[in-house]
Amino acid sequence: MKDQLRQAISTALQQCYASGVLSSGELPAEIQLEVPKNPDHGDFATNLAMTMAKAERKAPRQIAEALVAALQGNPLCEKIEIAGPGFINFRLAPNCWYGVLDQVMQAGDAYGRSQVGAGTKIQVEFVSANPTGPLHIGHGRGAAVGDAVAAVLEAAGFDVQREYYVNDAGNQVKTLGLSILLRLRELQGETIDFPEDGYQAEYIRELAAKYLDAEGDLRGLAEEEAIERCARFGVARVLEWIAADLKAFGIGFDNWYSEKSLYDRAMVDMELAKLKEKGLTFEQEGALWLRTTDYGDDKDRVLIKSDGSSTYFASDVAYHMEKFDRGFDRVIDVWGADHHGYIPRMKAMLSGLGHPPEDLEVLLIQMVNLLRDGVPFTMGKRSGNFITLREVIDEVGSDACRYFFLMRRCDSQLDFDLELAKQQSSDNPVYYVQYAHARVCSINRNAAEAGVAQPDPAQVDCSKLQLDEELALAKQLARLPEAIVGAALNYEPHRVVFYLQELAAQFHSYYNRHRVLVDDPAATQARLYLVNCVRIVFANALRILGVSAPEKM
RNA sequence: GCGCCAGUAGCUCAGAUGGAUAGAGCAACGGACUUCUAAUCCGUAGGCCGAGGGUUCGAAUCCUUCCUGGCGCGCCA
Repeated sequence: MKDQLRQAISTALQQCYASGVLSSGELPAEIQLEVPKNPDHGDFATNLAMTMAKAERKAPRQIAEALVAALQGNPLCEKIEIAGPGFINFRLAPNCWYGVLDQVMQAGDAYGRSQVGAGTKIQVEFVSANPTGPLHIGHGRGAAVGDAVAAVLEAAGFDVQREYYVNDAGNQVKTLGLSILLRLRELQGETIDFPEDGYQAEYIRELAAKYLDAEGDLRGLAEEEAIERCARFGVARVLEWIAADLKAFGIGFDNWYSEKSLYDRAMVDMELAKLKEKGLTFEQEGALWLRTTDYGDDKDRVLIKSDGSSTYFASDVAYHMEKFDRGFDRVIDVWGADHHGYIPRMKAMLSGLGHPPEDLEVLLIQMVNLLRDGVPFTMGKRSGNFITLREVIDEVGSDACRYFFLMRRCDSQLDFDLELAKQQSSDNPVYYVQYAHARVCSINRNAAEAGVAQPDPAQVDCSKLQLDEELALAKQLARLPEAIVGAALNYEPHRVVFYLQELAAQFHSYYNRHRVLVDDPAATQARLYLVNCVRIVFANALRILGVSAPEKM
């Protein structure tokens, strides 16, 4: 709809040049069309006349008048007005909007999808929590956002892969192994001295007990071997928990990528060798450094420590280099905001290798402040005092939880009060949208019961839809594709949430004011047609957010 | 000290890449269920967009200097 109008304006512009009414001959880079806040200003407005004023050396209103004259008689437009400092306001003919309904009905589940991404290969890596304990609420936010970002990108025509990076190498895994081993010995009656930096939480005892059950005794093994076995066992079990929790949250990954496998395949050495070859590294005090300061980082960074072991950064560098080797055009990382200091060094690494730094986009998920009855919880894996994602899903429900996380832009902090979230379970915003969907389904059930058939798209008389609310609904339906594209290109899934809130508000208002099933059969058919288009849009947008669209509530 | 994010109604937040009179939800107040589900709707009230300066036809939005809150600044992960 918007594109058709844009095309018409462009043609009119060329006419003006041809006839000499306008002289600069410069076609503007882009014809901006926006939906005015005030409905009196029409369906679309453009500031074209104002942006052209300089090149034309004419007053904006003069330019606008020339354009409007050239557009007169266009069947798309019912009314064109010049307003304010030089805006051109367009009111489209109702017929245009009825066409949207046919598009929705015809496309069905696919309505809202577009090809803006043109098949660009893009990877979204998210959650990637260490496999040393269950997911907590902060991971939940990252999970909801990452999955929704992936979904809007898919809907916008990108070729998306969802990946979880498993940090199954390094010290934290050793610590896990040691923690389990010590608890295991404790279970066997030994008195142990549990280190401060071990994992204190209760699930470690659970893992120890499970180990004894499944694998038996460890006595007689060398300490290192025992720790290693416990670690491997623990990582495997914890990953099972994580996968199960994510499944309960409606999230699945295309790929689980093991950090350890990077080492097993000698990928870290290989990728570091490439960096050395390019002269991006240097040795100092027995360590190998990456010269990230050449590309905007504050300090150079250590890759291989003086004791010969590699840093977390080393495997991260190798991992990201390998992502591009795998053919992704663009790579998105979803991180907790506390890792933001890592961005410059990662981008520096890419620049050094000749990638534009924009090929890596890091989404920072701000902290979730967990409260219970307004009292903040301090979270920390080691202290063991934390609320798991699973607990929250069980208490609040997956739909409400995901919706809650997606309602805010991810770079602002989020207060999550468990008691409040539970209380809200009866008037949580998610139900507002879901209820609207359920209401359409209810209308359909009533129609079926009354023997009213679903409308045949070929025969519906949309001119029966003359109410302001009906046209407004059709206009809102027309905006779904651009809402999704906007969310995708900006990595801002919350835009889809706000789109849904608006559509739901319009629908509820319409529902309260007018009946769908009325005496006039033609009007009933047209309204059924309309509300079922609304239903399709609710379902499609909710699906993107990973929230269910119930038929009954 | 340096860097990143935020600061908009009493509270929680939008504000669609610089547009017209800054918007929702919750809370408050007043109304609407013999009618397709009241988890809904209609109405009232609520603002120095943290502060100052700048850029231009036009700024919550861009630049700059401050203020406040959060988070970072390891040969930790």
